[in-house]
Formats: sequence, structure tokens, C-alpha cells
Amino acid sequence: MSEKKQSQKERVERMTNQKKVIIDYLRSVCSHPSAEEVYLYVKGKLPQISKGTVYRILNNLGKKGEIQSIKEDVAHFDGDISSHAHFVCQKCGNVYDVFDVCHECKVLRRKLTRKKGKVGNILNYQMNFYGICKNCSKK
Amino acid sequence: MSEKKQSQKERVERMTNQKKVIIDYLRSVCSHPSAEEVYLYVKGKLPQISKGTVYRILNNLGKKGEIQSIKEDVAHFDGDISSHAHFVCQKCGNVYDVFDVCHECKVLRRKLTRKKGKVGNILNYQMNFYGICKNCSKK
DNA sequence: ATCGGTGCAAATCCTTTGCATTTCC
DNA sequence: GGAAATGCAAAGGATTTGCACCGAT
Repeated sequence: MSEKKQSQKERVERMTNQKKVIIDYLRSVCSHPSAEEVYLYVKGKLPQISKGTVYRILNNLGKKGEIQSIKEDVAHFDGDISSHAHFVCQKCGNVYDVFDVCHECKVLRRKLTRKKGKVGNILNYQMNFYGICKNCSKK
Repeated sequence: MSEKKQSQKERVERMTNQKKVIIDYLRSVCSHPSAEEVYLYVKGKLPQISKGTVYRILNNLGKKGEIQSIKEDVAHFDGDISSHAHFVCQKCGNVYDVFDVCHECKVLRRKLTRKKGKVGNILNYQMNFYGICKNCSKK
């Protein structure tokens, strides 16, 4: 019914250990871990962490645009939000970076953003290529 | 362990009513129905159909590349496999076509296919834009 | 007649959520 | 101190699957 009241006290977000570890992890790896993989890693540093927390943190970061989520059969997460594409292996489900098309992605996005789209305003985009990764083709 | 034996009898795929109705439906609409929506539609024509069958048919068509699946929180399906992009509303989840970038998509794809990619051979791709659709912004 | 496809319902599995408790500011 | 975040465990919900039967070729 109503928008945010201006007088309303603003929600202050806190930085917790759990969040810190997850962000650091996602920024340091170039693989694109699933929630499960993030959970297993963080569990190594903070053994008491729960999966629910991992999911909540990943979702929040995603909503704020600080990480990307690539939603395939199982969601994978990327701490790198610079302009690049992904290659998704249809066999193992792994996600790889594709930097060869950064420039084109940016151009595409700009083109569409400027248009103000017929359907809605673009906040974000994702370019995914599908195939079988080299690792899986060997087998 | 072993590849397909050459002597093996070839699997012959059959055309059923269920499959026919689903394909026709996906080719006739420009919305991008979810499995649930496909199910509800088909149920109107073939009341005895089950959800399992719908999922199996959609998956098979997807594997054969006859339809596209856009995997977001809930998967949506597109009977149009020509080169175009999608706009996904982050509020209602609806998927809209974006034809303004067909040409660029094709070029991008060709560029990468030719490269034979470092990660694997590209069979397919998807370009998705995210935002809030006009319908949802009104509210 | 064959064997691929279907219907049904149970099983999976990823993800979300409610609530009491802990922790950050 | 008080709101925000967490841990736990249970719930949710989309998708898959086993199996007996049906029906396309």
C-alpha cells in the first residue's frame, strides 16, 4: 500500500564474520562455487556455520549486486561482478569465466539500457554459453 | 567405460499426442511458460496428462535443442530457438523476448564458436537481462 | 508384438523459513 | 540495550524417478 516512510528508522546492516569469510572466499576464487561448496569451505573456518546462513548471505549479496548468481540446475556464485560471460558445462555443471566478450557484453548492455527497453529497465545482465567442458570431453 | 556400440539397435523416438500438444503450445505463444503453466494448458486438452510427463517432455526437447529453457528460480520454456535475448523480471519472474540484440548475439556466438573456446565447445548460449518489468513497476 | 511413453505417487534435493539465541554496533 | 544475524531443524516446492500399464510404429 505505502512506500517506505521517510521518518522510518533506517535499517543498519552489520558486518559479521560469516559474511566476511564468504565475501573473501568468493573474491579469491575463480571457480564458481555452489552454495554447498561455499558452505563446505566456510565450515572449515567457522565450523558452527549453518547452511541457512550461507544461503541468506548469498541471497543478500546477490540482491545488493555484490555477487552474481548463475542459476542453473544448481545455483553457482561469482564474486567478480565485472563485465564478463560464463561457460556452463552441461555435464558436470561447472561454470567457467569467458572474458573474450567483455567488450561486446558492455556494448550490448549499454545499447539496451539506453533504449529504456519496452519491457522494463535493465539493472543487470548475464551471458551464458553452454557446452561440454574440456575436462568432461576427455572422459 | 565404452562408447555407444555401433551394432546397437538404434532407439526410435515416438511422436505422442502429449508431445505434439506441448510443442504446438510452445511454438504458438510468445510468453515463456513455466512447466506448471505448460501442464495447466495441456491439461485443458488432455485432461489425463501428468506433471511428470510434462517435465520429461520439456527436458527431452531441451536436450535436443528444440526448445530453450531459461532457468531462473522457476524454469521457463521458449519454443523459439532463433537468436534473441530475454528480459527476466526479478519481481514476478516473467520472461520477455528481447529482439533488439539478435544481430549482436549472433556475432558474439560466432566469435566464440570459431575460437573453439579454451573451456569447451559452445553448443548454445543465452543472454538474459534482469530488472523489474513495466507491469510490476506500475504497482 | 515390441518397447518407448505415460500416469501416478513417492522420493529427491535445493532452498527457504520460523524461532530462540547470539552478536554486533 | 536492541535490532540484526545466526543456528537449527523443519517446511516448502520444483523437479525427478520407479514401476506397472498403455499405445505408437
